[in-house]
Amino acid sequence: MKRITINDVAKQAGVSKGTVSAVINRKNTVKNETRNAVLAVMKELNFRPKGMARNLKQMDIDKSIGLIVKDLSYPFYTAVAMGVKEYANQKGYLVFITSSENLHEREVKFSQLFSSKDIKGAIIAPILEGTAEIEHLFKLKMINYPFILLEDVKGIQANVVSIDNIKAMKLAVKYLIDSGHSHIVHFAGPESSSHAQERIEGFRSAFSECHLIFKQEMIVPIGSYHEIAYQKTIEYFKKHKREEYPTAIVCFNDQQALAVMDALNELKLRVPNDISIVGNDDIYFARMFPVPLTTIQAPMKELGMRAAEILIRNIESPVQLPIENVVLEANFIVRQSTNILNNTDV
Amino acid sequence: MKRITINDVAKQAGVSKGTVSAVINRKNTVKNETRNAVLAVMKELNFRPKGMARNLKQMDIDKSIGLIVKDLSYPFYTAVAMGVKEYANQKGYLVFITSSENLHEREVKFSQLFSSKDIKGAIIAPILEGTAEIEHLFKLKMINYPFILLEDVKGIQANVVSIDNIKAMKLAVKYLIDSGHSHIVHFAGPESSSHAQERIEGFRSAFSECHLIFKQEMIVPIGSYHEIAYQKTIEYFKKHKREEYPTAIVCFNDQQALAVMDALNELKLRVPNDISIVGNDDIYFARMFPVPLTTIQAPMKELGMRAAEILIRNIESPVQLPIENVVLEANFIVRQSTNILNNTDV
DNA sequence: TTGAAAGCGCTAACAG
DNA sequence: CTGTTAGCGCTTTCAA
Repeated sequence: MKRITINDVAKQAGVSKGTVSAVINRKNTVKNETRNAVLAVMKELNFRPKGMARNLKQMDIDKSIGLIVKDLSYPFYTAVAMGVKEYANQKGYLVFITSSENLHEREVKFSQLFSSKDIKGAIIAPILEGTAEIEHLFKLKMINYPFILLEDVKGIQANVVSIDNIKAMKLAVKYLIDSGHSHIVHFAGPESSSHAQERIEGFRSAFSECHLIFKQEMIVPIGSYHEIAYQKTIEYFKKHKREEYPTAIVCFNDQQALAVMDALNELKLRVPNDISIVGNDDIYFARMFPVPLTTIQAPMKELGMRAAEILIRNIESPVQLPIENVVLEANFIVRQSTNILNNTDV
Repeated sequence: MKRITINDVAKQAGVSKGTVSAVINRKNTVKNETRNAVLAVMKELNFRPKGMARNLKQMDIDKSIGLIVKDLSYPFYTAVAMGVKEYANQKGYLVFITSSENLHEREVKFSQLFSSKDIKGAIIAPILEGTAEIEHLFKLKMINYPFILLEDVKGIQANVVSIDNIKAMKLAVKYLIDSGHSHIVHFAGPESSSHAQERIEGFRSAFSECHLIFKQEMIVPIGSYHEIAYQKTIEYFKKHKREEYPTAIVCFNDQQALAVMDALNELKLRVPNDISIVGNDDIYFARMFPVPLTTIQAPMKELGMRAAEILIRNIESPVQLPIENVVLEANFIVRQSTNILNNTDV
């Protein structure tokens, strides 16, 4: 079944397509009678003029950018999106937000759609599953499509704005050690996430700089989805004897931390009295958790703003700009989910 | 400064535009040498092929819909977006999410962009400021662009999927009255929001069905932004004498409720002992507020799904479909922010 | 392996 | 007021 075009309407209405066009564009050069006749045919045929064809003529009218996050329901990305929007809007750009749902295939589709719809550039939180498939990024590069990554992707030279997760984790672990904790574990995020990898690395490297020694079993992968993280936390504690319990858990992110705290509550373990919890990101609601969460504050909004800033600069530049790689630093926020075990070092 | 086109590249590279096109589309019919030469020129000229022109030829390849919410940082809309996405993805549609930031002008721009970028249809949470400007909606109708509204807009016949806010408010007020509250006020939302209007109407009409009488001063407009709502709550209580304090406040939404609770805390008024609080929406974090919030649960996800369902049905229908108007109902969720003052009626 | 030419569906002059 | 015509910037045959 072929698409209805302006020609079909013109023919059916017994006018030329120029006239139909005039009606569509609300020119006041059309006799009322004619207009109504055309309108009637348009409706009858359910004619939907093709936007691409309408805009082929006029030079770029719109200023817009796109954002691809991994999971819109996670407040971290909402905050990043706010930053992107704030900067972009101020520069007169509209932003389209999309979510890949952690599906690489969807990221690919969106990146294609962005360019095919003449959205001027993209900010992408890339999925890195297995051997990073980055062909779509190369395609973008080939057509000089401006884009910024929110995580470093190996194998491609591109603009990256990210957060120094390694350093941030070190900060957290150091704080716990200084507070007298000696049995600390890390509940890690999904393996496919480079954030997760960096946090593991940061956790591990914190040990190389102190008297405690790192063991592989300190890394417990439980993901970040509430249900799963909750279950795995329960399992973890059921599997261990009381005396093996850690005194502190550093979580992959705040969302996971909430699931962990829910599980601990179920297990009748008190936070922070029995176990201290540290989150990651400092989402808006972290301070309102049942026990306000000690966490690592990621500059989410700034992340978005910087990405938008670089992107727009690239979009507006007639020549290729050098690649930029900015790394933002996180802060450590102490609230009530962590306990100080001794006062000797603090 | 004019746009670089494929012709510029062809000329500069000394080939025909057909060849350049083959390079762009990664055909393997191009000699390596030629390809590299073209690629070099593309990069040198910073050539960005126009997506609209590329797609003019091929019939609609993509299936996509757009969503315009008012404020993406408000979890209500995030939840709606999740519903839209879930349904749309399952049907093979990608969704573009945008936020008007409560600016009518931005809603207009997005609606235009959607159609001009051949995004197949839109779900719109309309801004209704002053005399509803709905010309943009008429434009959409004229070109038979499928769209669904998330609030009823007077003056236009369109598909609407909404929540029965009036009924929901009645539920809440009735519950409070039955719990022995007799001095109840409503902290209202922004006047421009039809949600706000409906909630006021629901609040008022609850009184017509009981022994208490409604007074205009029971409606206190404080908006929904945290800072402002917080301030206005403080002001409200400073302006009144202790014995004039309400025993219960029904809030415009959960976000506002949180601000109100923060303010009450600052004022050393305890929830629910001194004052009961009822929210609206039941956002994900409502159960994790310092005092878990009693609230009216809006079927946010379902709202999104139903809207997406109707939209896609309209998109895919070759003929005009009759207009639909679906109204979803809310549930009342009792948590710990409300107090029962007597037990006579409950 | 490349170039030439014919559109894609619409808009925008310009005649009439 | 309406029809005709020439593109918009690309892709896609089809010859060469």
